[in-house]
Amino acid sequence: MATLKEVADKAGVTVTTVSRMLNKPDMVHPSTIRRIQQAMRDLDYQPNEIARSLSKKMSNFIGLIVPSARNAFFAKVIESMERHITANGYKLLLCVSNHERRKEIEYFSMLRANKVAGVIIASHTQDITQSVSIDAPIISIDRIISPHISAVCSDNFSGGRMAAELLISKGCKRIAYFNGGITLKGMSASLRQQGFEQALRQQGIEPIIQSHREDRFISMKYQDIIAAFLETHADIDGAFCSNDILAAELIRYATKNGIDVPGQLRVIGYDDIDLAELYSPSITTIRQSVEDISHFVVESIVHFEDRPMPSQTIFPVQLIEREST
Amino acid sequence: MATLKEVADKAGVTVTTVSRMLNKPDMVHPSTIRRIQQAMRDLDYQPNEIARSLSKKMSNFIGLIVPSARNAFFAKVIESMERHITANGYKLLLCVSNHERRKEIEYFSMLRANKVAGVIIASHTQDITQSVSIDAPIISIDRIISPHISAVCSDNFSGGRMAAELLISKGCKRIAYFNGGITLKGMSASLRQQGFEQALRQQGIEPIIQSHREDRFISMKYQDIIAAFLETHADIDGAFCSNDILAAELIRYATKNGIDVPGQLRVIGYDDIDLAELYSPSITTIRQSVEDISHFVVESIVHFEDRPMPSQTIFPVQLIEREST
DNA sequence: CGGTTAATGTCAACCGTATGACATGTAAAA
DNA sequence: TTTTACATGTCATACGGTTGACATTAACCG
Repeated sequence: MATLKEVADKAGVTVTTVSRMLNKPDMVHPSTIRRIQQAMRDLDYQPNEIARSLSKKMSNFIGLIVPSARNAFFAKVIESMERHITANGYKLLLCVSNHERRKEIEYFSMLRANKVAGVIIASHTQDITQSVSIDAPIISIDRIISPHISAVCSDNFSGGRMAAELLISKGCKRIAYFNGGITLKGMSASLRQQGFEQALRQQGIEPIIQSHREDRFISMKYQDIIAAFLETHADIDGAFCSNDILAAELIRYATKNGIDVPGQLRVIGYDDIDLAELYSPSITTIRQSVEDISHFVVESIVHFEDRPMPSQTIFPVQLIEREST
Repeated sequence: MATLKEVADKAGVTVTTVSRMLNKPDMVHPSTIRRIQQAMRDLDYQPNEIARSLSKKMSNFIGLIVPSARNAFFAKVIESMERHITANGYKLLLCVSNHERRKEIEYFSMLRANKVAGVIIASHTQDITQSVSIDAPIISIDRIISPHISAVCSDNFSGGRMAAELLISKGCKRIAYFNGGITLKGMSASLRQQGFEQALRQQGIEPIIQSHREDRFISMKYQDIIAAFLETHADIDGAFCSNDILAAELIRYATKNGIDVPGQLRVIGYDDIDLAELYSPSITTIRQSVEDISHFVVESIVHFEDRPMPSQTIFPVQLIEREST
């Protein structure tokens, strides 16, 4: 690969001028710029980003740590983040933690060693800054992991309320909440539950809470868990699930066991992953605006130097009504 | 951040020794190694990967270009690749091309500028090397894009045959093939179709082929396309879909229109994404061993210098029988 | 015509690590 | 005691690009 120096020689200028053109184009005469660009084309020159990063003490990478890439919600997050990261001239370093704290810490340290411009974390770990410090902005999404780390979430509390209100308005009386996993403090799902419970109680309905110890998002045992719960609560007529996959599992169980959805049981999911629309019956759900969140998060990192970063930012959610209610 | 030099000073050795310890530990005395390690701990030292990469003219990044991150099959690919890449001490640079040739070329050029150790591409573009050259191994997965680029695929031809044979063995007589998108030369899906057609014809059954011009994997118009097709082919009793999502859409349509699956219509998908098991009825499908492919591809890149790379490698597929047949 | 300004050159240091060549010192083996 | 091997130091250069300080040149203005 050609280097800056070769380009400079070919264009009859010095490396300083070429470098200036790349970094402060205003300082260079238009005709010189053209000459240099021609030389670059001739030599098929491309700046070595590694060398640039070293010199600037900062790379163009943005690290994204997610618990899973297969889970449809995070897949959506990844795709959306990638788009915004690329649109801003940065590159995505993807890290899949599989919910393991050890891995998250390793990833953090790796990202530091690579001088990333920022880290986006959708994480399990309560406060990772206790383990690894990093000289770049860190933003957590989907949950609040520490008072020192900016968090960007969607309005889970309202999401829970909206679900409750819809079920009530449809005439449900015995309403359950299905928890997709272990409830962690600060985790978005727990706010969903709180909003949901509050709205029900305001209408004099006592929520029936299902929860279990499974901490993976996709589990082969969902059917068993659902079966066990419905055995003791056969009479529920409404269910709010903390994510769409759980909702799909519930509908699947219901269909198999001759329970009509939505006739006998109305089901609401959360996230609005592609599956929700594709399922049969299609699933009513609360959509998190992953797109808005991604846009905001990436912009925040890119303009970190210029703008202050709010410690918490909340985006609205939207009820998407489909066949399952 | 501390530098090599500071560590060396603290440990009472020179940078050369420290660098040697990091790269050729055999040359350094165990007790010296301990002293240096202690100094590193004291200073919270971490090698600057950027500087390393510059010096070595090669980074630890592996680029993965996929058309989509949301699509469940590619989500599976991403997760699997990430695991193997990380396990080998490399880092994943994720690129989502959205099927756009222009983007693929940009990504390629970006990866080159970042001196990646290798590129894995699940791509649309027929032969990207015509546009961008790169001094690193390139491997295409899921399809053959050029005679000059190693390809790693699963045995799509057999997959198609297996689907055909299952439908025949279940007694289907009027069997259709649903194509998820435009058929591109060399694309894995076209081999699936060929295997499928061949197996049917060998049994004296003429396949009914559905295909359309949609080139996105997830489209809102699948229902319309299916409806149009079934209008003129209402009598089919077996269907092989080129991917699981299409199979889900077909089942959804059938369910909505009172066609019993598998009673009146048996459906087979392809890929075995999570959805296949979750759907109701669960979907019989051909599983591609994404795990094996990922493992092989990443190992090939990591050991590129040592081993020759086969121009084509094919992994077996597996029939997963579920409720939809 | 002197003064100002814009465009570029010159020079050099720096980012943090790798590495080759060669010298030195030390301890074990002959 | 001499030889040999090993461990480390010393020195210097390279990787490719950035940047600040300052000098030079030519063109423009009043």
